[in-house]
Amino acid sequence: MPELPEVETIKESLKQKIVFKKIQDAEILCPKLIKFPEPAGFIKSIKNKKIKSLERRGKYLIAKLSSHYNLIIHLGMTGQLIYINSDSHPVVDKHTHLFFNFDDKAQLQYNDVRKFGAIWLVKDGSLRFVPGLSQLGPEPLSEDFSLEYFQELLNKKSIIKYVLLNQKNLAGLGNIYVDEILFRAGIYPERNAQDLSLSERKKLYHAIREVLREAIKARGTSVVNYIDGEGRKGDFQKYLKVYKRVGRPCYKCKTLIKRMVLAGRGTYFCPKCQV
DNA sequence: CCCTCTACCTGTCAGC
DNA sequence: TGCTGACAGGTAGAGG
Ligand SMILES: [Zn+2]
Repeated sequence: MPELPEVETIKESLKQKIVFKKIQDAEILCPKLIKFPEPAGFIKSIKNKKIKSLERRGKYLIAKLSSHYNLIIHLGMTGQLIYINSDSHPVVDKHTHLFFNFDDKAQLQYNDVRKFGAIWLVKDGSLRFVPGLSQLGPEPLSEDFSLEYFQELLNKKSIIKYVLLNQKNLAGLGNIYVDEILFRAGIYPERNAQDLSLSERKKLYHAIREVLREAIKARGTSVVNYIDGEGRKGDFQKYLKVYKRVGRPCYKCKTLIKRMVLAGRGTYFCPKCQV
């Protein structure tokens, strides 16, 4: 489900609802999703903590809590955060694996069909114990992600799709947006990074930022089951140019979109527009 | 370091 | 109707 634009949308939709609320208690229904600490310690430590802020880094959500605690959530493929306000009756279904009760009787549920998500509760200064988070590359929409930095990333003999998917290079891109970005830049997904010309590198750099900005504006892509914290779907699936469009005509040139497997992932591209 | 493959899970859909 | 296999937004770890 969630790449940078979806996680950003979830963060924004939940922010106004949960920041400044106090967590009265929590219940864990699927312990394997809690990576740290062990379930009993998790429940004990999170009780009576106030949510001070909600942030995003790559595909991770970070809730800063009182007493220097940080609740870190990665949604995996199918994770959802569902906010249920105080006048509705919360319903726990078979894919609800964790929920928090707030002091005003509202509830926040974590649902996840495939259970690839991961949750940590760590104190400030221990964020390095969250494996992927501490190794993330720069945020693609920040100033840290400069053209110069990007040029350096490309000076290796790796397949370009692989470079863009690697979270250590760049935080937040996933399979959908990488395919869409490569289409926009007119680059064949299996090209070698170091073979890209200067103009292709620039085109790619701008495509990354444009596609992400547009996807955030559309509040993300709902392929199967993505919804934000208010249960709303995104709109960006209406604007996808190649992802999941195998056998259908390219919007630019009418050539049929093709699919191949790269880095173990379905990869969609236009054989004529992407060279 | 680079890359590929596998595992982790559950659900859906096409084909027989 | 089954059954089977391919395919799904994710990352991590083993091994070449
Ligand atoms: Zn085309």
